[in-house]
Amino acid sequence: MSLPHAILTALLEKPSSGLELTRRFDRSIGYFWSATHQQIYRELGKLEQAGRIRSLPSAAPARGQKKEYEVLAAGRAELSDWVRRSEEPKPTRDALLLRLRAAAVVGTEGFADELRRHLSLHRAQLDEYLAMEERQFPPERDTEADRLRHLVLRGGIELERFWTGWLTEALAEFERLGPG
Amino acid sequence: MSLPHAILTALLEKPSSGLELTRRFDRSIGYFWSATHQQIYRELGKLEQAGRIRSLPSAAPARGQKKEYEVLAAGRAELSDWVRRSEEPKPTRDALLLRLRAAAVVGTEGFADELRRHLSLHRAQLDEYLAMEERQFPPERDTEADRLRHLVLRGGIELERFWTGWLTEALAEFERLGPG
DNA sequence: TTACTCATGTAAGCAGTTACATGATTGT
DNA sequence: ACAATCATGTAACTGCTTACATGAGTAA
Repeated sequence: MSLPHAILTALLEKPSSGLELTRRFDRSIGYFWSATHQQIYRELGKLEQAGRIRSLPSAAPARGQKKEYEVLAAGRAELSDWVRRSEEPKPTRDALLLRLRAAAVVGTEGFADELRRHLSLHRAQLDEYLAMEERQFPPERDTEADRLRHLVLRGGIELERFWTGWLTEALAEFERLGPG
Repeated sequence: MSLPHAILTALLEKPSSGLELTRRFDRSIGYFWSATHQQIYRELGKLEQAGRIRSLPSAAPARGQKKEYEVLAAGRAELSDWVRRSEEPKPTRDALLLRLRAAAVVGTEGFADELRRHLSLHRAQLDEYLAMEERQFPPERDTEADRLRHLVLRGGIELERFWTGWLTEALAEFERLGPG
């Protein structure tokens, strides 16, 4: 049940409409919890019905008209609870590692290309995170909230470093196995 | 669509019944693609109907009776295709990073305990992987398939190292922020 | 005969994905 | 007038989770 909480977090950072949220998910929150606009609109409806957010009075209720939402006290309380609740980490589900294991059984022909492709995607993501780090966290920004958000970004950075490192190692192994 | 392919891989490694598969998922394949017995039985039914696997002739069709499956040529071909197909990596969805970002907004009280708990879970998983590495990949086992399966396990190991490293860093940051 | 474990399933519901629909606003 | 873009939705479907049901074999 993370999506509603991701939305509450985003709305607390800045009240927004559904489309604005969708865009912010595409380039910020979504790096850790992606969502499409369909999911977001559906969830905004549920959150409003549950009394956790409300649409700003200025907003027209018509279709095609922008509708801005803000978080109510009940929404903040719910988010605060969620952060404190203890939750089990979800078991890993990674298709690439699974496919490599399958390749060990049915053969690796053509798989090196896929590894190269993933490597370049992860390198690009890593570069993007590093650029974000420079822009968003210059040394003078150092409030408690800044340090925490920086920590989250460093999580993303180190995760991409893991992928680029492992993929590089995997490609080296493939070259040792011979051209295929 | 990874679960059917995970099952095909497991069945190629060794023909099994549903419950045996469930157990192997719990301690091997499931480290990269977890599944419950309900999922597995449902998927076995679909794979059999699609002509990708068959239950061994010896097996009684009665409820409560063990039923063993093996992969047919069509199943191997499908798995082989899947390994070669190019697939986009799924966007990351990590609840802990998301919760830390929420904590930056609503306050971190009580969150350090959760970080410590996750750290100890990841340390335990790392130890388990390292023990598996010693057992399953002694220097003399060095066929192509061994090297590939070892590479998969090293992926798991390095992923757990990322988590333990980042969580340690996060806890250090929390202590700098002051006791809470 | 009761309880426990092995083994296979059914059913309901939730979360996420994909495809499509509809209205409002702006530029040419 | 039309096309493009902004903006909000609906519907159908797939995959995963949770809770429960049922039968067979075995040991006290």
